[in-house]
Amino acid sequence: MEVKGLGSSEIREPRQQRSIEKKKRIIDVGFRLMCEKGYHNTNTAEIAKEAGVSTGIVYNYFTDKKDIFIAAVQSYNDNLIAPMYDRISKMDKRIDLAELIKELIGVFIQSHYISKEAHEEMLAMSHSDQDVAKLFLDFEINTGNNIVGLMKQNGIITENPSEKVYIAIGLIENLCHEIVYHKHQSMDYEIMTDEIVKIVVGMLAN
Amino acid sequence: MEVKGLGSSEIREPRQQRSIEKKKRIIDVGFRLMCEKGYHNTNTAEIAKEAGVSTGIVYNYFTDKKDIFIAAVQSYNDNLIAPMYDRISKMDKRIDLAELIKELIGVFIQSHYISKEAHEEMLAMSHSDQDVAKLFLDFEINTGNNIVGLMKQNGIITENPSEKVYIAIGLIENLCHEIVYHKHQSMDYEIMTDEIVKIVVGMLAN
Amino acid sequence: MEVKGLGSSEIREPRQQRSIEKKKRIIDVGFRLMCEKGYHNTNTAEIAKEAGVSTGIVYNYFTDKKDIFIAAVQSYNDNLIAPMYDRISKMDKRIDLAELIKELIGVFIQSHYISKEAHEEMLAMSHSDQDVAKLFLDFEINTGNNIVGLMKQNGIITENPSEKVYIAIGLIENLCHEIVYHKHQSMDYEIMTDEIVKIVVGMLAN
Amino acid sequence: MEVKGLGSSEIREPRQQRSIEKKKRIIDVGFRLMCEKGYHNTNTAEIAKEAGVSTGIVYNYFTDKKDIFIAAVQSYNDNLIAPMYDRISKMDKRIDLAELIKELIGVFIQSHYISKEAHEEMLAMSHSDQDVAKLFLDFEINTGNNIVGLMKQNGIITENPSEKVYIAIGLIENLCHEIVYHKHQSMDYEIMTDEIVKIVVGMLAN
DNA sequence: GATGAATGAGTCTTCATTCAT
DNA sequence: AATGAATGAAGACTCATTCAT
Repeated sequence: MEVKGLGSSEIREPRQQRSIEKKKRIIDVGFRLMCEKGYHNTNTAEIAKEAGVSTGIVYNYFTDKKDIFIAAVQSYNDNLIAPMYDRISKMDKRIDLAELIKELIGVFIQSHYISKEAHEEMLAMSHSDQDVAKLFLDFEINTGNNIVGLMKQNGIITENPSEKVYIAIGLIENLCHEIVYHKHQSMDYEIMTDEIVKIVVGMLAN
Repeated sequence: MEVKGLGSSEIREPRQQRSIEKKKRIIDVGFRLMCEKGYHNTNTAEIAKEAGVSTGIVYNYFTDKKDIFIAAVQSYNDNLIAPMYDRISKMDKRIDLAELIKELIGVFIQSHYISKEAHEEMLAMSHSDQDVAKLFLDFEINTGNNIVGLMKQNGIITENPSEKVYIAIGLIENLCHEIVYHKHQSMDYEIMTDEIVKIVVGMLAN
Repeated sequence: MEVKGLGSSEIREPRQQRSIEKKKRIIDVGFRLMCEKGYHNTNTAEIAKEAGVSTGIVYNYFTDKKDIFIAAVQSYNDNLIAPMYDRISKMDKRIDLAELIKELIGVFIQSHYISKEAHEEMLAMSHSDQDVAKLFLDFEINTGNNIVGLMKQNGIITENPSEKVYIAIGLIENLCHEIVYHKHQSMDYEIMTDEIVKIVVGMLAN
Repeated sequence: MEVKGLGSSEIREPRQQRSIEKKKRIIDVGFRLMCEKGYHNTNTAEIAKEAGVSTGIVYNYFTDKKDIFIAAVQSYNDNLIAPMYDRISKMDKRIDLAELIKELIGVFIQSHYISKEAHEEMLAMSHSDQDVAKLFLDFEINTGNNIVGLMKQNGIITENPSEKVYIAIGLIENLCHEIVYHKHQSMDYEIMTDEIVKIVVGMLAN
């Protein structure tokens, strides 16, 4: 409808160290606030203020508020999930499966201290936003495929690996969430962990 | 959390049939819209309009927008989840466990066609709202306890029933969500279902 | 991209007297301010304030700021231009052509005390906005056609009436603007008027 | 109207060739963009970018955005209108008046391919800005005086030359605008041109 | 002179909530 | 009880202008 300048609202990828740090700060603060208070209860002015920048500069680095959220979740993925795979892939391969799963759970828990909330925000946002829905799905598929790949590399052969990995990830995520936030006071996490390890080992044995 | 006013804006519990239906309509429409588009993308004017009432009257029945959401989720629980337990409790007790689980999954799927989105919205909202967080937790605990109770009534005895039921519910919810929304194109749901039935049966056998 | 409610942002056509007056006040104030200071230097808060309404209510009656502008120009057309045709069509038909043109100029001047600025704002806005461009063009074509029609009714027959009317309107508009704003101090308006009457009469004689 | 700062932010008149070209580029780009999209839809970052300079340097040459606009219009006047007078003054004086007017129209059209939009932007801006209003008026008066002067030099003597030239310019401008943008599909430009030539010749004959 | 990152006031628009009728 | 017009605070985003480098 309106004739708008195309040059003005261009998003710059910062090249200089100062700018890169600034962008990173915006992402980190945005991620934290959105996890703490939810996407809709976090406003751009607040993000800017806590990141120590002006409201305007935010829009040099991001097209809009949603873009901060997406960048934050991706950054989370890059900085926490990806290294997680590294650690998994470096685990001693002679270890037995139960130990492997346990270590895996330990690793998941570490990266879950923040992720579950981001995860839940994404789920909620994907109801109303296709970009987030896509991001979320890609993220999930990717995680699954990576795990399946790692399993093959580690000589763990099983029928229907995709389905089983999907089930296992779901199990472990639920467990981690419960352990991290321990909302159900009466639950015994050691029992739950053992049970889940048993399930996963049993499932992968077929 | 909120101190309700005692003055003129007190919330009335409708006594007359017409009013009761009106309140119910608001809840139903609110629930549907919030599931479809998310809490924050649903506005009260829209709810009122689709429910066929004035915007003002909404605030005779509910203190605020959040209250509609909470009522809607509770109503969902009462109208869909609770009957689910009924149906579960009426299932033929001589049936073998695997069949029982399968039926259970079928029942869950039916009520999941709407619930998962409400569930996700609740999760997201619980980040920023303690009332919702409490509601959500109560809801979960309740479901777990009910299932444990039903199991006892059906003579299913197992160690650590709470933990196992929690795990089983998580498994089944994930499965239902996947089947209902089938976002992962490559997954074979029959395989997943069989696998999960096997897991739950195995787990409860101990 | 976002799922937005369709019910919420509906524009209501006010039915009650109070509302109709309110809408009219917004249009009038908006028109005046935009003429005085230009479209871009007039903000919606100011319009609302001067119209004695809240900023929010403006958006019950208008989709956006541009809509106020368009409504204002249309209202101007309805309230000033249209009655002008009335007066023209009621002019004594036995009058000679020169007198007719003179009266016409008089009538034009009366309605030009505001219109020229609106006209110029429209011209400027039509550079960047297609809706305004369309409105403006329709407005012009309409004026021309009406005048041609009135001429026929009054028995004024000439070759190429469209072109001549277009030329005549341009002449008269320029004259009116000059007379109303008399920016060129040295101009003698009586001479200009006589000259233009002579031109139009001469042109229509062929 | 504006009090220019005497401190560090003084506007420099560029002396070096490189700088002069840079300033010229800013003016040219600014003029083009403002004509295309309107003053308010053109931002300084865009002008700078298209001119191949930094946003900061713009403010070494111009006090503010409006200053670019004014410089651009003045430059337009100097570079297009002024040469137009040259060409007019070099036209063969033995030519008859009708031919002269026709050529004049041709020359006007050439410079109108851009100017009309600038003209309209100026008109609109003069509502809110006295500097522009003044510039615009001076520009008009100047054009009129120049034409009157040229007429005298060419031996064209008439009563009330100022008024007639003003009328003639208005006529020709309208015609040019119509021919250049030909928005009224049904108009026959040849007829319009002939009619206007006839009018001007007739008017100047007295 | 030159850069372009940074500022932050300003603007349009939305919407939960209230209140006169 | 019911209406729906009205409120006004809040928020995302823009952009002319400045300034450290």
